[in-house]
Amino acid sequence: MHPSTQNIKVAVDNVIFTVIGNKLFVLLIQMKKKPLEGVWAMPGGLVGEKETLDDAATRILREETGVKAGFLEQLHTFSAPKRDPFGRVVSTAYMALVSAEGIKLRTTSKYMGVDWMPYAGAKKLAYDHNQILAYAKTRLEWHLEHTNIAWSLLPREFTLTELQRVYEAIRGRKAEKRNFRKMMLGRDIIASTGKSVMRGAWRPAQLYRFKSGDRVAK
Amino acid sequence: MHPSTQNIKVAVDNVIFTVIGNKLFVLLIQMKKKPLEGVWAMPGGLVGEKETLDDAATRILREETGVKAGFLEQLHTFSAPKRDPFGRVVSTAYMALVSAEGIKLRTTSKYMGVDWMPYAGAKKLAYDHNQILAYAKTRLEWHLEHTNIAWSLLPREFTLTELQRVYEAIRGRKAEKRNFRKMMLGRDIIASTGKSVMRGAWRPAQLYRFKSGDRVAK
DNA sequence: AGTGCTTAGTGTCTTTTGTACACAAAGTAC
DNA sequence: GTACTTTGTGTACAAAAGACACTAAGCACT
Repeated sequence: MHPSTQNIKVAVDNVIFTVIGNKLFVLLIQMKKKPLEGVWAMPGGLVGEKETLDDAATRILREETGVKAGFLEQLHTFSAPKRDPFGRVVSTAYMALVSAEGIKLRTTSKYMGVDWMPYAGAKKLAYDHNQILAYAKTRLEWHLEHTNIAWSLLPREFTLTELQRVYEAIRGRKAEKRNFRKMMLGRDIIASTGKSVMRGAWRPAQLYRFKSGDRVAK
Repeated sequence: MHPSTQNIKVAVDNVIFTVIGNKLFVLLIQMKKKPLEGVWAMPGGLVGEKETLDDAATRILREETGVKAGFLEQLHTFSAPKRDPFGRVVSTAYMALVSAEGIKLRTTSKYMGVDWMPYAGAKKLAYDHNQILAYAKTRLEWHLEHTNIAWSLLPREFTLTELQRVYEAIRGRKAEKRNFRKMMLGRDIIASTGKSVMRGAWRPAQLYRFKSGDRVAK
């Protein structure tokens, strides 16, 4: 092996999740580049000379959504020699979680389109992006049960029912109301704000907030 | 950013763990290259043109130990622009677990030395290798509690006490014998072989084996 | 004012899991 | 056969997770 001859590009790909209503969504872009014209993929790009991978992921996220992620974490580096038909590219996948509220997607000329797609409907993505997406989902599920990342998918204040919807969207199954509340309160990571809010023509719900925006293992 | 001008090397670094006696050890090499002469580091190297990262990690492990890892997993990719004084190198860390039994370390001319070092004594490593090592230890602890990776640190058949030593070495604290046994048997991942073996001048112990060499989440 | 509707919010029992703790069993050495 | 060392087990308690039914608070409609 001759190090000086190594010619591998280094990229990052972002799996950007949000929850809208009762469903988990992922941000996809529709490609323009020729053999993959019209195909959907996760947004990504090459890493700059003086950027860390984290920097690059943050930059790409901002380019697509204009926001800073509530949560951004490196997942895994994918390296199959033929994963990219345009040449040897090793790509590090990141997972970003954002609150859908107040996000305006930016349609750039780089892509044919940018949109939120239901996680369950994201099939036939470009490159190895289906594999990356599946990996991200698994990690997301893990975090949900073991850390407090849910805060990054919600606005600063929320009702327990809204929080429950996030859990249900990601787990893909209904939760039992009383046990869910007991579990969340028992983890000691959320606190009541004292305020309550009307979400419809019925009994108002209390607003809660996460005690810390930092990730906490249980 | 001009993709064609990107000039980043891609490497892997291996954190190779084993347990000897009651202690966790990590395989380190002593460097020859000038400004880092004599400094200890984890073995690593550039990725070949047609290799995946997994391939490269497997190759490097074999070059140092001559064995295939019982367990090999990608950990994280480190990318600080100045992490390597010789130039921009992005490195993916891998963790390998091997059974110390029957391993002959290969002293190659590439290094001043190769040796097992107690985990607790591995200070002042080259590059960002202390950070990588700490990351690997955390992951190892997680696997110990949630999967059956301990199998890759032991010979095929072992006594429960030997298994307990592995857990104690990694956790860094003693375990309670009865609870440890109940926990291990309750996970349903080990089975008695029916054989028993003398480990000294006292009551013989039963030999167990892992039911599967595959990693199993609890 | 009263009835019906919808969601918010709580208490208790059961099962499972983890933890603490003490003694009998099976070998060897002398 | 006695002393020694390790193997090997049972039980009680505490904590966490899961199942389950009812009351409370608001609005809409009459």
